[in-house]
Amino acid sequence: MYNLYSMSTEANRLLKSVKTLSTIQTEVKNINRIALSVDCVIFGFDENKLKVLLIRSDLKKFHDKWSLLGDLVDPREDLNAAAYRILKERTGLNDLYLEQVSTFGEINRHPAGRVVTVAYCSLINIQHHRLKILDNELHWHDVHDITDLAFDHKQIFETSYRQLQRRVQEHPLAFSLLPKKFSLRELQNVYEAILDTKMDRRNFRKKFFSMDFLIDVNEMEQNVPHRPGKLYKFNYEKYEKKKKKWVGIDF
Amino acid sequence: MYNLYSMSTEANRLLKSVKTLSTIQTEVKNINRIALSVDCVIFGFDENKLKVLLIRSDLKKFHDKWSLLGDLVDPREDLNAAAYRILKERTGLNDLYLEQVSTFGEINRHPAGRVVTVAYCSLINIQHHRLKILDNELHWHDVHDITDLAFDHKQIFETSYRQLQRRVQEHPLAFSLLPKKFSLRELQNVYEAILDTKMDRRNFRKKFFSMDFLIDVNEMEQNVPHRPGKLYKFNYEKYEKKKKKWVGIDF
DNA sequence: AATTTAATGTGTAAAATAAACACATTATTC
DNA sequence: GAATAATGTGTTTATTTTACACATTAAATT
Repeated sequence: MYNLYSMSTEANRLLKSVKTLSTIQTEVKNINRIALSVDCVIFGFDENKLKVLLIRSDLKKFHDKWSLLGDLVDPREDLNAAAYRILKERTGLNDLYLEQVSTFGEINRHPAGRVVTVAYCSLINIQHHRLKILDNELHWHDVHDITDLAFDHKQIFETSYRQLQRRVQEHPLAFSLLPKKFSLRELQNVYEAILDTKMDRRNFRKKFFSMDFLIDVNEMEQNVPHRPGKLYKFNYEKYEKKKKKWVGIDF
Repeated sequence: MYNLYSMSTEANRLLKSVKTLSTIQTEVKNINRIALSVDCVIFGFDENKLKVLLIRSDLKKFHDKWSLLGDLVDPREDLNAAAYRILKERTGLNDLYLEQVSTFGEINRHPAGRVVTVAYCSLINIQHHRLKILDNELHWHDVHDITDLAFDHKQIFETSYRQLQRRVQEHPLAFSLLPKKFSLRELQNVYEAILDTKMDRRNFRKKFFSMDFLIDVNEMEQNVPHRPGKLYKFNYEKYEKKKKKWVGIDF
């Protein structure tokens, strides 16, 4: 296949001409198959910090390193379905939304052979979800403390984190981390944790009120050790209608 | 594998415990392999129109439909390398930059069996590149005239087109479509074609001059059938230094 | 050669958005 | 009851975006 480079254009063209379905089926079945995996980058928000869920590598060789939640895709399942299955098998989590990030396919990225992996990511409130698989193999790591992960998982993590920071500015992801009724301080904490920055409280309020997606529920925070703030809920219906109008939170 | 769902958490955990490298090697080699392909979405700019390069499907069953430039990935090559190889084999193009878009892995997306495909895209000036494989199997289609493509290629095309429109607003892709020295009208034509919109000439100029990446070369257009415009070149060095300062072209 | 044509080149005003910044208010804690 | 530490509010300035009109230049036409 590689030698086609040196063949004449004409010969090349002929070789590339119409194939029957069965020709391709043969190629697909016998020749060019590759192991495909999914790696899930699950971001968690807890105590105003952004964390990422890692598992001790299940590969003996890397057992002292942390890795993303991954496994091989079964040829009989959709790629997206595989991501949800793998996440559930590894963590018990089954009620979250996974989004594809990117695919990593360097030839030597995995020691067990050729494995191309598709990264997926998600963002949850750690307190709202239970890890049904509880052991010390799973751990939430602060996103600032990610040093060396197994395989190329550091690179996958970084790509995913950048994508998360971008997406949180373009979509109302933040509200899924909060209770239905939340204070503006809580909302700001979410943005500050994910974007890893501090924002001006007054301008933050102004921005969100001007978007006009917050509903004042006429309630106050309870049991907070300071003056309680007003509670709001996010108007999903209004957002759905005006979706196009969402502007990035460019703090 | 699917039945693990119903197994006890404990049993599940044990099954998922540390594996030796050879265990995984067996899985990788024998069980779960899938055909992986690359599909290239090559956008071309010509006569102030945005086009996309399609090839008549090489699958007999779809021979009356157009398709993206794709082929199977060889297990012995990097995924990115496969994209460049496939593009070259199909078109002769070898001097362009490919960027990964997304991966499509629905189980029945390909009639020949399970094929997961990774989409790549690029953007070139059609006049600056020669298709070395010249036959009527390859054709530049106006991006507005894409109706039904083979397989799920319409979906792949649309995802790629959206990504292109986003990227052209965040990176100086446009200049690779122009000669080294270009007029502001030519630059505006590029943005209007890719973003499929009309812009105000005066505000467009203001925006680009304020970015301060254009160098006045003190020359004028030649052989244009109207008042010639001044020529500029893009200051790549300055851009590289101030990369962070590039602001989206939010017309 | 004069006129017409179809572009380029320039500037200003208004509107919208973002950034910086200070003080009164409220509930808790001591 | 005083101190504390948060919330709630508004103004000013700067920046960015949008809308919009007229003079200028060279080619094309007469």
